[in-house]
Amino acid sequence: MKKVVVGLSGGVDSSVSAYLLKEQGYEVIGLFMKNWHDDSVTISDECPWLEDSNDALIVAEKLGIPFQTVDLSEVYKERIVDYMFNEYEKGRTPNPDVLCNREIKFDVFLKIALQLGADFVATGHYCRKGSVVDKEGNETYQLLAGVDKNKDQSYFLCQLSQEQLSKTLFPIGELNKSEVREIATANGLITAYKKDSQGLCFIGKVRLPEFLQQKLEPKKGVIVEVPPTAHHFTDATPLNFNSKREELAYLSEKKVYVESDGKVVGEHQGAHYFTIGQRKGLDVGGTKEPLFVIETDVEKNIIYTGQGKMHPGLYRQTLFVKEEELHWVRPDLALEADETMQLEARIRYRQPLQKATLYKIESGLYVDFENKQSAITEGQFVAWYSGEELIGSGVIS
RNA sequence: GACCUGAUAGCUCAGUUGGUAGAGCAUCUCCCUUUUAAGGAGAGGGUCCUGGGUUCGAGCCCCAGUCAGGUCA
Repeated sequence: MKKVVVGLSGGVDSSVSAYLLKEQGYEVIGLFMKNWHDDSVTISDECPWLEDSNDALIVAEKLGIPFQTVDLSEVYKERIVDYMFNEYEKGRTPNPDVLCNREIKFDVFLKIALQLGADFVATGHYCRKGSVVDKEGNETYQLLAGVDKNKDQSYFLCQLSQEQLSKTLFPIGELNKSEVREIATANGLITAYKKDSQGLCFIGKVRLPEFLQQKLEPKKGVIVEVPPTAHHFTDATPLNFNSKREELAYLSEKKVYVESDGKVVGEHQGAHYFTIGQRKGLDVGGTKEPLFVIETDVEKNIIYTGQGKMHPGLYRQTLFVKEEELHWVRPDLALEADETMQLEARIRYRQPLQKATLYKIESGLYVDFENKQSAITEGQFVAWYSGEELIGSGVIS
C-alpha cells in the first residue's frame, strides 16, 4: 500500500484531499505545518493557526488517520519572509506564495514526508498532474490547470520541478469547489463550510505597508504624475530593427522617468511600499480619473503615476526573464537560443491567459504578448501554458 | 493704486429664475482573491472665506473686509 502524507491546513480542500486518498486505498498521514506565529502583523484578531491546526486534527480523527504537527517557521522566515523584505527593498514585488510552494511545501515538507516513509505528498491545490512518455520510455510529469477554472491554482505551483512533481498528488484537481464542499459535507468533515483562506498562505491577511515597516523604514518622497503626453509615450517607435532580438529588446525596455517628466502631486512614506498598477494608498485626490502607479524608483524614492486605467505608462507588450530566473516545469520543452514558442501566459494569479510568443536568447527569455499588458511588475512571476498545461515560468525582470 | 475674477467636502470643481448643497478623485468598510495589485458594492465627510444687510427664507442679491489669481496705470 502506497503511503501519502497530506498537508492538512485546516481548510476544506486539504481535508477532502485526505479523504479521497483514503478512499483510493492509500495509507494516509495528516501533517499540519506551522509556519508563522507572529500574530502582531495579521489583520484578523484571533490566532488563526491554532484554530486551523485544531480543525486539521479533528478532520484527521474523523478520517482515522495519524496526525502530526511540524513547526517550519524558522525555515519559512529564512526562505520566504526574508525574501519578501529583500525584494521589496529592491523595489520589486515578490510573490511569496509561489516561493512557499517551491521552498516549503514541496521541499522541506516533502523531505519530512519522505523521511516518514511516504511515497507521495498531497495537497489541496486545484490543479492536476499528468504525464507523457517519450519513445525511450522516460516519463515526464505535467502540471495541469485544475478543472475548476475559477479556482485553478496551477500558477502558484509554477516553480515546481519534475523531481517535486514526481512525488506529488493533487486529489481535488478534477473537482469543482462546490463538489469539494459537498464531499466534505457528506462525510461530516467540520471544515465543509469554512471560509476559503486568503492573504499570504500561513501568515494570513496583512496590511503590507505595516508588515514591511518591520524591516523597511518609512522615508518621505514625492509622488509625480506623468502626463500621457510625456515624450516616453509620444516618441516614435523605430520602424527598422536589424533583428527580432533588437525589436524585443526595445519592446521590453522599461521606461525611465525623472522628476521633471511630470508634476509633483503628493508625498508618500516610502516608494518600496508601492507596486506598479497600484491605485489605493496614494492619498492623492483632485484628479478626474484615478492615479495608478506606473513606476517606483526606490533609489531616488520617487513614485511615478499616471491618470486613468488606460494611461500608456501602464502598458507594455514584452517582458524579459533572466536565464538564472527561468524555470521549465517541462525541461524537455525548454527552448534553445533563437527558438520560439507560441502559447499563452499570465503575469498574475487569476489573470485570463494571454496569447504570447516566447523567444529564447542566451541570457534569458522574452515573453512577447499579442496584446499589451497592464502593470507588468518586476519580481512577479510570469507563467506560460500550452492549453491547460503549465510549461514554465520565471521572474519578471 | 484702480479694476476684474475667484473663494462650496481632504483635493479638483458643479450648483438651475434666492427655498439650509452635489460630482469625480481621495479616505474608510465590505465583497472578490491562498502573492502584490486590479475589479465590484456601500459608507462617512461641508461655520458654502469673514462680518454686516435685504428677504418669510441666501451658497446664490447688496455692502465692507481678508486671501488668491489676473488686467491696467
